[in-house]
Amino acid sequence: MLQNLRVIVASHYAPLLGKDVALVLRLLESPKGEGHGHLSLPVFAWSKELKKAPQVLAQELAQQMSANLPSEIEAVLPVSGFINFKFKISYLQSLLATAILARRGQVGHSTLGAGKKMLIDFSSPNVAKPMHIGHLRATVIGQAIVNLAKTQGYQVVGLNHLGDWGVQFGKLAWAYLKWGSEYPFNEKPFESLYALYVRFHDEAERTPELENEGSKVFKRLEDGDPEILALWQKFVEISLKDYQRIWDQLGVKHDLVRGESFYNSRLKGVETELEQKGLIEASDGAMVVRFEGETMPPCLIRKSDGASLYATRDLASALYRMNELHADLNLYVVGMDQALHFRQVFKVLEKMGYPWVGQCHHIGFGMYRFKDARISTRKGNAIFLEDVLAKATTLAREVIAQKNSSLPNAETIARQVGVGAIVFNDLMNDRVKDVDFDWDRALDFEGDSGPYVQYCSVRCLSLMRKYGKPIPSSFTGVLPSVEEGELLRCLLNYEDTLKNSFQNFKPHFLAGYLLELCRRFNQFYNKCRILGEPAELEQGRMTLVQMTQAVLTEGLSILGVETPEAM
RNA sequence: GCGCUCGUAGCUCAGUUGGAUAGAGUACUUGACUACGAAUCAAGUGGUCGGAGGUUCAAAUCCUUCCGGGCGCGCCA
Repeated sequence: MLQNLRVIVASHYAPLLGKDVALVLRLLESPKGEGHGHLSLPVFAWSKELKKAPQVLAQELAQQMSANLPSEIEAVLPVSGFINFKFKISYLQSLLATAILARRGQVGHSTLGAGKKMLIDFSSPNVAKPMHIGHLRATVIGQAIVNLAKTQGYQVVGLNHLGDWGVQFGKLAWAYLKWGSEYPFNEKPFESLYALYVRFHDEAERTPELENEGSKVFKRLEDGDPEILALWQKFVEISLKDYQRIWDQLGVKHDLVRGESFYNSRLKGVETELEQKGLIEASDGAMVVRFEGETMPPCLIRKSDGASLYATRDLASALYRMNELHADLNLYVVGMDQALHFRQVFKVLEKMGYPWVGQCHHIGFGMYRFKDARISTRKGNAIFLEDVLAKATTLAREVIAQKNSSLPNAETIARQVGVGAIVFNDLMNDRVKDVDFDWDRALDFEGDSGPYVQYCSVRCLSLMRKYGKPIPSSFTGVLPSVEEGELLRCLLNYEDTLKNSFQNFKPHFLAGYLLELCRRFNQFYNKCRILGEPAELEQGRMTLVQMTQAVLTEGLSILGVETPEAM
């Protein structure tokens, strides 16, 4: 969309400016304020070269340009050091019609990642522990990046790096053998599993010897004891089934489960390779990789008792993803508290001589902060993700009862609105920052929020129903008001937004864009009458409505938020 | 102590890679439903972009240095 405009300006005027087309293309930007046209070219750099005042230079250039306008451009205007290009409304209309109405389902998509494969590790909970509020970010950010990557043409493989290995399984198995019969594993398998987990840690606080028992049973698991192995498989299945219930609500589906246990057979190979490359050395009985000239502590590869560690496993996972799955891009959506770990792992891979390490990225996100004490899954005082979603749905149900009591499918819509509010609230902020978790704000359905965007889409759909006729796929008419012009200009930015949002791995670019689009639309809607206007104007405005609706649905769906038909 | 990261309106946050007069939401004050859906819109109040230097035509944005918050720093993941 906007790129089409850039190409027109750059290819038409680069010769006149005596500059490369590519350079002009890069300099052209979307003006921030209103009334500055559709594209803007700053001339400050050239004004310095030529030793001319920017205003004067812009004036001169704009004059020359005006003498030779391409057919799509209406005017070229100098404004204090910028040259602003205003395109003809008829051209913009036909451009948007082909870019939006003719591309439903893939508006703004690009082929940036065509032929490339992206792997992304996200959500990844730990077996037997319910997902809590902290998993919301890892899940929702990950899924949004999955969807963004698809809009750029990537083949995407969503990986579930399930926490399915470690001493805790010994503890869990021990607890199950001892107390398992007291819990309703048939009716409530996951609740029972979690109850065992909490109970073990409770009891272990009083009688620390239990820790040893857990370790012993874990050793049996590692040695392949069939009884324990069967239990382990059972725990994994129970957990995955429970997680999928929540993922379904959030629109999440992994393509591949590759839990920690998957890498067990590959750990030895990693160590051997590090040895062969002379990177590993002994230190206090453990094996480490040191970083000369780096302000980073050494990376621990093997414990003094011979066991492997977190870093070993992630080295194995990176090798697997890049060398065996042949990823072109390898992402880890994991909290910022693990930034050092990933810096170390990537540095080790670099020292191992793998050139693809630059394609591995830690997509970190800030932590939730709470006014009261820290949450702990062990203590059982965590805020569970399931409860958050249920609470939001309940509130949405109440709001619907109050505002629109005759709404059909109220239950489905309550879920869409409630969950949408939670998801959008998370995604609209920059992921790198810590966020204060505030129930009131997360559950606010007014102002900047998911329901605000959903409501805007519902309004569009309602208009389309009332209009009753097929809306033309191309449109004409002048669209006289400022609000229409600004809405149209906003629509032009969708394609760039998708691309930037993906390239920075920042879904909040898209969320912020959707909020702006809604604001523009609502301003237009409140200012301009649509239905009942003279046919040409009515059609023109309805086309605008339809395009807005298309972008809103597709944009929300990329963020993992559903758009109701009514609400 | 060292490293990473954040600091923008009373509060919660945007500011798309250095551009035009720093924007939203919320809260507060006020106005708009015999109206295409008021989960909306309009108007007002609210700012030394943590402080100080620097880089340049141009800095909330880049560099340096302080101050303050968060996280991390060898056998957990």
